[in-house]
Amino acid sequence: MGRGKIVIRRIDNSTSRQVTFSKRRNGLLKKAKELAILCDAEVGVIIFSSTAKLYEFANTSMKSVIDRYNKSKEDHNQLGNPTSEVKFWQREAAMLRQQLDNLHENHRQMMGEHLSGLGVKELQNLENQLEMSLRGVRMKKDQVLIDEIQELNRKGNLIHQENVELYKKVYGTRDVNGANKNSLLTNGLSIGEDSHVPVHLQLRQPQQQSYETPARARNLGLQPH
Amino acid sequence: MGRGKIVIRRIDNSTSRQVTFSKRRNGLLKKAKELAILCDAEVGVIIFSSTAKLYEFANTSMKSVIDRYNKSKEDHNQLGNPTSEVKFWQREAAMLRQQLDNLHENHRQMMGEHLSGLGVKELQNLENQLEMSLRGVRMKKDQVLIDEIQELNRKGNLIHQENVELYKKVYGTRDVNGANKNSLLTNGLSIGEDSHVPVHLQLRQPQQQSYETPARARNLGLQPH
DNA sequence: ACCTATTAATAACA
DNA sequence: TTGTTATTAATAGGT
Repeated sequence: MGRGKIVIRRIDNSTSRQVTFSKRRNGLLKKAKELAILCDAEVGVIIFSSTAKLYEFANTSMKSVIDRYNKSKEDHNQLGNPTSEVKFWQREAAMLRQQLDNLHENHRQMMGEHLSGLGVKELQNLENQLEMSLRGVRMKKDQVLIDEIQELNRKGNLIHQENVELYKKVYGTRDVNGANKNSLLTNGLSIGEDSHVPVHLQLRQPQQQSYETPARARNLGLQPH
Repeated sequence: MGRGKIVIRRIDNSTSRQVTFSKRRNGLLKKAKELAILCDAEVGVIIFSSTAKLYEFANTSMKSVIDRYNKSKEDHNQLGNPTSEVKFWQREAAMLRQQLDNLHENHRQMMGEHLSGLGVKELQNLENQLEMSLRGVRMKKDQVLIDEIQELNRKGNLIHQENVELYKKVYGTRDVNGANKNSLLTNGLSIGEDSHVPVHLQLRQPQQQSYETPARARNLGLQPH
């Protein structure tokens, strides 16, 4: 209910999260008050922000609510009354089973199965969710590949330097740069200047890509990590 | 946010109250969940219906929330730390002052003063509120008058009966009904049949009325209660 | 904090 | 209780 629809998941941007917290906190407290008044109920709300600040509401008093809550919970498991205990666990099991079923159905739908009961809107939502998931997965995968390539470049550079040192020991210091243009040390590996290449990976997301390990990196024959 | 606007006050109709409770309870619990997820907060909500049924939500666990709440409250009055205690009471005083000011302003507006800052909508709301209050007050006053009249009628009947008995003792049983048509006992007081008259009071609300004590009742000279 | 286009909640009704 | 729909209320994104 704002300028755009949002998905209920942790807000990454810290500022937005703070602002949303402030607004929705007030909204929740207001709703709690209204429920208490309209329906003559006893309501208690406790909120700890991510910065550990406390916000609360209770139409009577928080002590009263908590005491009543504890009492209610005690009564629920009337010791010496096996019947009510059985009922308690039956309800618990039924609730868990319900949650499990819901999750299972949801999972199937995210797997592209059991879609017959859904309307266009639900399908659109599902599609959007899947697209978002896909974007997230691709971004993560790209990042992993980028990191891997950078690591390989780093190791390649080390080996290159090492080989330069070895070359000096074998042939002395004369004509190091000139005489070895075709040696195994520089066969197409433009180390250092090449570190911007991975950026391309991030810019070509929409198309399906194989993302197989780039030949140059693969051919270095190093084990990642 | 429904087919019509409502005022936040206890819903009199029991069925509506039940339905509204059910819906708003779900709404509150949903909002609590969303706040917890979106803003990474720890939230606990406890609701007792007017029929003492318990409903709750806690993204972590209610025990965790309540423990943290108690801890937080303890910490707040760090004994031996006069500074924080001073701050606590300053905040408390500021909050009370704020509430007082708000109420004061509201009161003035309900008294028809300090209206310059209000828009048409606010004035309309104020007008509606005042009309509703007025209706309530009138209804209550009518009820009081009705009760008073009924009480007077009751006492009048008792006195009438008493006087009939006294009359019998003085004049015997002969011609009790015929000879006393003009005695002080029946001077216009149609006791018993008169109890439906107060209904008229309820039907003429919109017009301004003096509602002075009806002459017949006043002239009986009895003290109410 | 304030503003509004939008979405979400929900009052009334079935 | 559940579902539907017309409206109001909450609020996301911006300023």
